[in-house]
Amino acid sequence: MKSQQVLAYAAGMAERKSDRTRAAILAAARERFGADGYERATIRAIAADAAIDPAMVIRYYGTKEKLFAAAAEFDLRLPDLRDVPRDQLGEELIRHFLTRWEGDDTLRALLRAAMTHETAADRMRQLFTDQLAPTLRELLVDAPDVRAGLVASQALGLALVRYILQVPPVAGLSHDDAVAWLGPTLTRYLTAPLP
Amino acid sequence: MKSQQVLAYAAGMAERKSDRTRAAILAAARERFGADGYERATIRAIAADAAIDPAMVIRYYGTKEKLFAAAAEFDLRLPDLRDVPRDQLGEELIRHFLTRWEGDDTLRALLRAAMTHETAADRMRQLFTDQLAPTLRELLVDAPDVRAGLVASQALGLALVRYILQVPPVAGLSHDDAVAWLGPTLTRYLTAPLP
DNA sequence: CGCATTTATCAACGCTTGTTGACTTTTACT
DNA sequence: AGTAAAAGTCAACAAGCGTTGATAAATGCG
Repeated sequence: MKSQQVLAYAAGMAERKSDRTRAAILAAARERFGADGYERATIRAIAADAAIDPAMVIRYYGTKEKLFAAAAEFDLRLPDLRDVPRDQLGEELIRHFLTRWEGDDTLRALLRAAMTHETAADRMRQLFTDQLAPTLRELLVDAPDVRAGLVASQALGLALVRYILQVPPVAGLSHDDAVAWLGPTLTRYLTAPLP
Repeated sequence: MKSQQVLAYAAGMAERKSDRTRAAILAAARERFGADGYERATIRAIAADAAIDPAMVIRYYGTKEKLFAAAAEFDLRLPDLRDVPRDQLGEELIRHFLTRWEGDDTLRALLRAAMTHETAADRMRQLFTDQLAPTLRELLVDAPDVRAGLVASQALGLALVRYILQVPPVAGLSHDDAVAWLGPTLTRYLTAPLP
């Protein structure tokens, strides 16, 4: 064991020289994947953004596919909804999504890439299967997965129109207005009786 | 003027030999763009689908970009909504979208390509600006464009989750169930007082 | 210092892409 | 039949891609 590692371990932070470049690569990758999608985001461009050699990207992440897998790790960080009044579930959710999405390129990268890349689409489905659906399952009794799917459709539709297509009237909506419009929709999907 | 053209003109149909291949290319292009997105849909693959030489594709459409532009022509064919009762506007709209989308690859092609290709994103915005928004503007008095944008967000979100990501609970929804769930949402977006 | 390990550089590879131009076959009219 | 136009074929190009391996520089320890 190298002494640097020992010191780092003692100090509570395992910081190597390479960790900074790893992080730089990952940040550049998220940005590029988010802006250009999977195929147009070239390793060469990502490397240029991180001000390093393209070969380094491969050296650290093995392959473009694995780099994307690392860059597309995303946690919705859903809040605890058990104490939220039933008629405010939608508002709470949509407000959370809005703040979670902005300031993090990851979801945009995932969404863009999911259109053309099967791995990304799988990740997106996992987001639904492993995070959204289980959380909502704790709150709902009948058909929780259908309700979760409906919530996803409106939430992702908003992300699509607002961040990707940037259709003016929706892209320009304030958080409060978006919550006021979409909140009741999600609440109804979660609480209305089955058709 | 060639006699074939004269005859064709007299018969009311200008059918050349090339028209069939043109159409075959366009159909194959829509299918491939819809399945793979813009960059992964190669001209070679499209040509193979149409059982034709790749050079023919260029000969007929000039460039991949122009081929896409031709393949992405799409008419929503929105019905006349002026006679529909206000509280059924959403149901009518969502049912129309569902039937319009299925059996035509064009919208899927547009949606997939719009994520990574600026031309496609422009087309998508034009769909909104030139077709959806004007139609709804005839029916609504206050903030018609915002309402149209909200309708688009839910409609496209449904297409995304159902046709592209294919999240099981939503992909498996019957038309009637989808209409029952989403109809009231769109109706509210169109008729509810501003927040 | 000397040396081993980590980190970075460079040029090149094999492959696929869109696109082109020269050429041959088919078509349809005089 | 002869011929000019249309339709189709073929091989090749330049460029860009992900990826590799040999090699150089930097780093930190004894």
